[in-house]
Amino acid sequence: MAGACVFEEKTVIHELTQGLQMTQQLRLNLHSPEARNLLIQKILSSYENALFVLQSGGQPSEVEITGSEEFAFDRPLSGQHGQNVISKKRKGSATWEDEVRICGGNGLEDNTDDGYSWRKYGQKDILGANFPRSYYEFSYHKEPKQVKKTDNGPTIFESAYKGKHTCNLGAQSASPPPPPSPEYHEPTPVRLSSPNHGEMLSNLKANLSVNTSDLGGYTDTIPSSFSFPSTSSGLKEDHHQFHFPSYYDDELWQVCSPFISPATSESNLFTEWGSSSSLDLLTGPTDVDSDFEFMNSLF
DNA sequence: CCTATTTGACCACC
DNA sequence: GGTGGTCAAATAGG
Repeated sequence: MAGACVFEEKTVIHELTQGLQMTQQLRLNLHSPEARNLLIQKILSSYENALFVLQSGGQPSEVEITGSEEFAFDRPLSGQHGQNVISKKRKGSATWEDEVRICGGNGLEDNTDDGYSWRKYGQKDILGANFPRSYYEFSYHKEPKQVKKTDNGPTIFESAYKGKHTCNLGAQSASPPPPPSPEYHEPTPVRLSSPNHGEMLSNLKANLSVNTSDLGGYTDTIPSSFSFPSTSSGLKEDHHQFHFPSYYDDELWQVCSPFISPATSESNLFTEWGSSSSLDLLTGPTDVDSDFEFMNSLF
């Protein structure tokens, strides 16, 4: 797709711009150790993201799904209307590799529109679920990955990545936009933490619950009272759907997992919630609150 | 006119 | 047979 290039360019610009903004904020927050750490993380993430985009040279299509081969078959290259009907099948266990439960609260900041292009290709009422499940996929790269969104509640939705989630490095993919349905007040997609953070956060169970899926995916639940900075989301057009080769992805995931989430919406959210430093600062619910406030104050 | 969303139906897996 | 995932025609919106 030609759009990929533009998309990349925007992303790089956005990341750099963000880095610049963070730097400026850092200057203003030098007195605060917490702010310092957080901002530094953000800055690094932004620049890393930019570098990755540039380095990847816009070869998103390269990505191949290591996670589930069948996925490739499921989505014939012929496109959406392709007649290759090899598919329509859910081969065996087309497992959703990473699962992310996102809970944004009462529709707090409505920055649900992460700027990514999610295409909804289906909706289904799920047995036992109070809300229908929506199925989304990236508009830009259908083959590589899909996201399944599940709404189990008005304030919760899950993003499950099928195959290898290839959007990383802060570029993390976004959670699908909230369904338009009224009963569905979609909260802003929230970033999740890595498994390690899951442990750290376990102490915060009262407020946060973390479930780790077998495949390394994880599910976090954030209290509806939870709110994240709407912030920087001024730059929404940054599409972070970068697709790196799977091997790349794995490594990155290993190295950056503390900062990366498979389903982040904006890099902003990612850097904020995915940032280990921000989480490292957390020592308890109280601190969480203060930290959130702190972060909010930053933006 | 093009693109995205909706929605019913189809199909495979359990 | 039930259920979940996907397809694709119809529809809406820009």
